[in-house]
Amino acid sequence: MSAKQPNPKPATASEERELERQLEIMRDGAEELIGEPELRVRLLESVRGGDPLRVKFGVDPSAPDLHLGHTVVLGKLKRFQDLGHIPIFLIGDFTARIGDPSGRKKTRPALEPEDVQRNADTYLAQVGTILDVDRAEIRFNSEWMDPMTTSDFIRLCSNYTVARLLERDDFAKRYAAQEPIAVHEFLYPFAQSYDSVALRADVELGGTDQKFNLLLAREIQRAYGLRPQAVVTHTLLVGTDGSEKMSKSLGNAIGISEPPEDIYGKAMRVSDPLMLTYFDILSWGEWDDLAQARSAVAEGKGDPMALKHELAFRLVARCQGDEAAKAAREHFRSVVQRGEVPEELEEVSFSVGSEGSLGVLDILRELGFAKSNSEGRRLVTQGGVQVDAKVVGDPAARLSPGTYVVRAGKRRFARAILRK
RNA sequence: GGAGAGGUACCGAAGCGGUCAAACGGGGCAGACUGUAAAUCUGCUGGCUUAGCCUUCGGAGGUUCAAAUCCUCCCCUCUCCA
Repeated sequence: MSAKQPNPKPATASEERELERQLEIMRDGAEELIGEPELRVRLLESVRGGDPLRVKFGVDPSAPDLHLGHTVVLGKLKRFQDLGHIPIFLIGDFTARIGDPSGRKKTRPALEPEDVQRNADTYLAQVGTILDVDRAEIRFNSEWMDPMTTSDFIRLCSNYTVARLLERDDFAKRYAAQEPIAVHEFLYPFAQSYDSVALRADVELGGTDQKFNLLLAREIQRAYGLRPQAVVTHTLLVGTDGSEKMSKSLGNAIGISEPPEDIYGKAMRVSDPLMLTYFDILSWGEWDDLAQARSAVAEGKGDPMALKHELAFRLVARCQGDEAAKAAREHFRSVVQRGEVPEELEEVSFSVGSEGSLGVLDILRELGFAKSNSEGRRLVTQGGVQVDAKVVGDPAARLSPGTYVVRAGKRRFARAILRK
């Protein structure tokens, strides 16, 4: 395949309309669309009955639980799929073993192959809730990276310079801050770029933190005589803390497989400004009916809580269906807003043993409400523990056989059944 | 290969022979206030059978009545020179 383009016939008016329609959707919610001229040429071919676009989205299977942050780009991939293009869901099993430094302040640990495989399986199961996996191309990059020889790889790396690598934002920052950068981290972008060569990607989607890698892929594709892919970057979703990017390891993520009440509750707990951001990034062009409510809240009018409820509801519904969303909403209203005890509680049975009673600290620990007795003691002393709606102030308190509703903090509940 | 700086609790960072379970900030947890929002305020934040005891300051040894603090070796990181 040559990088040279045949001189295409100009687009007719209807082709032009279709082109614009598709480009509009591709740009929607995106931070940047790079390589639009090439994309137009390629898209026109597709509109005229040629092959659909090959749209790549690569994930690192190091964190197996998908959260809303992942769904931003995944949602875009779905929209490409809806336009009739081919979504390529690339699982970076090879690259995961390298460890992507993107957006990281620290070197990322490499994973064991078994972990990678297990994570990939979990991943795919979750992706299915958003994307029609049966009509998508699912690939693993070990397919072409494993057979690659060292000299192949060195040749690949010869297409770029150290100075330009160091310009990359996260490397530059770490270098300036005198923090370590391991050599293998430099290799990651090359491996990722080669994926685009192997897959003959026409478009690659990613977060803004991926911009460097995505752009490098264009250069590498050219070096291998291919047309450079277009690049569509998306703003990273900020985590529930409102400052760091959403990430499971930072504990600020809303996972799409979490219990519906948790997704709903976490969504309700974000700040109002953050809610608006979530709304914009996660609407995928589907929530136009709420546009008015959204702008009212943005102007300080309107009802922020009502909008937040709506957002929470739709997020749960998107991941887990309407029934789950309804239940989650009811749960939130009753437990959180009215302070009622949840209808369904986790039940844990205990045996009181020879003493005929059990200490609260032991119960808290067993329920997972406290990691240690000291932590439990703190919780109790600070008035954070209730048994049957009564505050337990004494860490030495003991419960005799019976059934109790144990509450820790505002929203952790369990039913403890003490037996002789 | 040479010279210098450094590795402290979840993170950042002070401490540099006893008064150190280790200042301060962030994060986390709990409480108050709320819309379980945010913001704010208060308290807690190694473990245990908790007025006491046990284990922590890169690792292993050593000096000392006493070490995060001093010595030796090792491991790791950064900078400059080659």
